[in-house]
Amino acid sequence: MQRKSYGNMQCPIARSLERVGEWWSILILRDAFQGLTRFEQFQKSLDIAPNMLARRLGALVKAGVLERRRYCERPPRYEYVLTERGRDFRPVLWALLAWGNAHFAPEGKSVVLIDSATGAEAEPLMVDRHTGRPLAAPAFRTAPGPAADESTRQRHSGGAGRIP
Amino acid sequence: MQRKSYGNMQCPIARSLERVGEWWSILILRDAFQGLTRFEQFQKSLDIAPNMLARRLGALVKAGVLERRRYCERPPRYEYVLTERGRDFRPVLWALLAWGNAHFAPEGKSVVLIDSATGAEAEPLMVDRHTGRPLAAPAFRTAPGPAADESTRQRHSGGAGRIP
DNA sequence: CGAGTGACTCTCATAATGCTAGTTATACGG
DNA sequence: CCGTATAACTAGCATTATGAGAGTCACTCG
Repeated sequence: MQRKSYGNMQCPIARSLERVGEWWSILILRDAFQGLTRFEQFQKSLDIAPNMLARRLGALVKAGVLERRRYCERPPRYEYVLTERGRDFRPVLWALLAWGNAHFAPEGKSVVLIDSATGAEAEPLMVDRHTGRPLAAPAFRTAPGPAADESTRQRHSGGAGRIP
Repeated sequence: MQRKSYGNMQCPIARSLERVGEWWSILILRDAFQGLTRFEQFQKSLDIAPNMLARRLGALVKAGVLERRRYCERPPRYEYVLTERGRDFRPVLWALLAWGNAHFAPEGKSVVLIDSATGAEAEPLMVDRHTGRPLAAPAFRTAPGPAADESTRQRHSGGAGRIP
């Protein structure tokens, strides 16, 4: 049977999920952003079986999101650090954090974003880098880009209904 | 064995992933934002087996992200529409889109965000809603919130290293 | 030499994924 | 009235991924 791959889709969301869409991957990245680097640290933090952790770390390394580095020659010890590609993933984590806080924290927020300088709570908001305007529908929407093929163009050719 | 659940974790990212972290779920939401509502539309768009689609739609409905509505009495026909909780998921999709475009589109972008008014391409950026400052490390970081318990507090008590 | 540490691999059970075919409820054309 | 079409699914079964737990390897330290 084999799990179907999104990899050959043109959609950038599908391409992203191909790399981080499996169970555990995103939580591993979350912990990497918290500063964890070693196998044992991830294992303790996530309470994950070591074989699963090894598979996921391997996949994230292959995807270029993490880098495996030897930090000790003898005995051989390795650490996993975010690459630039991995560090660019942060907005996704913050969007997930905001969504979780807004909808799945009935007892109140257990993790928040804060301004390191003032300690004030920050509220993530997506804006257009150029105009600074909040990215809300229907003022902003997706459209085929320069590399879009016919099928991608058709997805965006409307007719599907109102975009909420 | 059973797939381990993130549901009992306090972390809002884990809570979010508990709802949308499975294979296909996020792509279904992506299509819902594109305006698709009917079972058959999702099936064609995603090329997914009908039983898998039924399971995922059911899970998303149970999570309160989609709503199942009868849009035709006779014959009985249903549609799936985003709830407010579902519409709030949009920033996550846009963050994934931006990440995919930046890192996994070697032949160029096939999908972009545009300003509906001007047609200009938009570039998503996360800022603090209050101060308008870009949410970048290390100026912003996560911290335990009011509902944090001891284990959550320990995660954030530093000592794990520098946050990249 | 024996215990300890860190980073894994191996084996095996079970659950999730996925293909294909079939079902239900109804409309429509002849 | 009968056959075909459409939409939205379910059922049965193969294959794969996930996960628990134990074991391995390469050392260091006392």
